[in-house]
Amino acid sequence: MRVQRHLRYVCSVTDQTGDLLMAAARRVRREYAAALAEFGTTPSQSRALRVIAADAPVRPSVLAESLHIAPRSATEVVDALEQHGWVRRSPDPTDRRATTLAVTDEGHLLLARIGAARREAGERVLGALGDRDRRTLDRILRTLGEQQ
Amino acid sequence: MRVQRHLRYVCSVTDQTGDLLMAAARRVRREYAAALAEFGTTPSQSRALRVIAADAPVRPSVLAESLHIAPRSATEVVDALEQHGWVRRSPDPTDRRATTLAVTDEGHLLLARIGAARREAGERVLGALGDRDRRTLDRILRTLGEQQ
DNA sequence: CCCTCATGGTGAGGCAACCTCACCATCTCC
DNA sequence: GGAGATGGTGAGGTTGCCTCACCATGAGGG
Repeated sequence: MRVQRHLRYVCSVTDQTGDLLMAAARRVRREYAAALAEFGTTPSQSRALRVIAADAPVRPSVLAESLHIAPRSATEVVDALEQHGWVRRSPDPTDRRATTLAVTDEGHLLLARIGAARREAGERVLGALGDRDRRTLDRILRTLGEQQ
Repeated sequence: MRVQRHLRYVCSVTDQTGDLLMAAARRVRREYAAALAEFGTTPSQSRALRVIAADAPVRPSVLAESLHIAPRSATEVVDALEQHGWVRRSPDPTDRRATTLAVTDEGHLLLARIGAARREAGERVLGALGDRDRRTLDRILRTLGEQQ
């Protein structure tokens, strides 16, 4: 016990930081998912919608790559988004095998709401932090994100 | 475009921090899950195992509460852990309806490996950070974790 | 020019990790 | 000594992924 605590103290920093990171993120995700449920959507769908909006017109296979999921799984997400009327499939004029995806007007509307919800979720969790810490956290996470 | 960038700059901090947090955590989780797969286990199981080890002897219902899952789902995780020989179910001597859970010797061995894997996963993701940033991140996340 | 092989999307079917609902055994308490 | 709460689990459903197989189409070589 003694030893363990001592060790933890000595190499404290990297020991649990990953855990803490996951715990904090889990709370954001929980808040976020709850907000999305009120719009009748899910984290998975909203991620896809964001990517499609950012890259449109985009093919399902490329979407899959961006989301780090199998191409077959992208089909499913797109199915759901299309059924809700948030995304439209169109034939690719340059390749008759392919489909291109674009966000509909309703989809853009949803995206705006989702964005607000996401910001609010972050706000609720990060609200306890002082202004300075918040800024620092943002900067550090950004560095982390940059290195691939 | 111009406007968007400007806005982002002005209220930059809380806007995306939640996202960044989730993104960083996702990477840790990915690494961690890959390591766990080599031990023949999963994040879900390893979480449960950790809770059981920390609170043993513990009842499935209490485990469920700790993991924020339904009692019925705890039964499943425990089933899996017991099948692998990492956890043992024993009748609760004080209540013949109840069961108590404890980690076996093999379970403790796995826990040690899992702990190492978790630390390494964190290390790989956080490795890019300087010592000072790493310390700061740890501190901030800890504050975040404390406020419930 | 046509034949082979690669590629884009999707049907079929599977799996993990959750869920609710229903049920039985047991406990508690009046 | 019932009535109702509680602990665990069977049955069956949902979500978000997966692989494998398949078809239509494209692209390059002989």
